[in-house]
Amino acid sequence: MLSKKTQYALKALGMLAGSYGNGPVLISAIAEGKNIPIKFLEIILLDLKRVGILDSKKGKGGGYYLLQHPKKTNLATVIRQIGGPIALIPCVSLNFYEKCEDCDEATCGVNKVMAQTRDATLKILEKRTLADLIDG
Amino acid sequence: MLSKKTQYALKALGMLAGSYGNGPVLISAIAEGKNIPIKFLEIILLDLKRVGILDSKKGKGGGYYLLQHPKKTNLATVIRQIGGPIALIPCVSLNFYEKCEDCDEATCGVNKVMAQTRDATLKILEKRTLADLIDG
DNA sequence: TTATTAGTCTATTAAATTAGTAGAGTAATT
DNA sequence: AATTACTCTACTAATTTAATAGACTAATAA
Repeated sequence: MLSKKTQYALKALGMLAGSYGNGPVLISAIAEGKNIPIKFLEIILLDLKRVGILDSKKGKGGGYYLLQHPKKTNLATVIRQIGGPIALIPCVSLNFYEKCEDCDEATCGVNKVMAQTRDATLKILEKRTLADLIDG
Repeated sequence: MLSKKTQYALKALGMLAGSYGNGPVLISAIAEGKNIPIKFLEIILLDLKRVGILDSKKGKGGGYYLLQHPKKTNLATVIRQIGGPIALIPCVSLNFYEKCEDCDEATCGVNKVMAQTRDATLKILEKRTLADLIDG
């Protein structure tokens, strides 16, 4: 399961993808539109800005906006940067790998199956982009 | 990520699959063989017994064993019964569905992508069985 | 029938993670 | 100068996770 934080991030990005090109969107507009607690959303949007997906403008007419065209950012990247590993176990993670203390990874059956699962998941998440999050 | 509990369950089942047909295996043998805290493992094996995957014998010559041939139990079932949902968000889960309060599921972009991801994951996990967990 | 083996059950706990809140501060615009 | 709106630090409550302790029960064999 994705954390609530990651789910909110995806919903917020879907909204920003939908209004890409129309200037900044208010935090409050996203919070209301997507039913996200506003103070929690602030943290999430700051994170998304820090990792280079969003940028923001202060003052009147301010808000958040996508730094790149929605199709340029894939969902695997977003999930990893906000929510962490996509793999189901650490010893099979490409970006958050941790050595398995309990087994020999070369022969471990669990490892093998989980690597296959990771590949199947990534095949989807690496192809889908923020543009796919737009409602409609 | 799967919980440690689910990971331990899969490892234990892999060992039991490997010795299927050779009679019961001691909890302590599984704990040592797979590096699992024994008291935690007891809880896990009891759970697996309750859901009908394992059975056990008490007393000398006792232990745990698979109730069915390893190929009869697929991994999606195990993960769901021990670890919960496989889907990344509740509104897309087949077995642990929860209505999304924040959107119209029919038009939600996040929902659509997550359903695709779930399908890709299930395609693997429903085909793989306990037999695939055997080390080698 | 007693000793031994080995699974069962109840309860508790420590640590980590998650989800959310409060409030003061800073920057941009008009 | 006033207003708007993002930024930052700090905190807290709730939940989940990962165990641990110890008493109990059932089966087997000498």
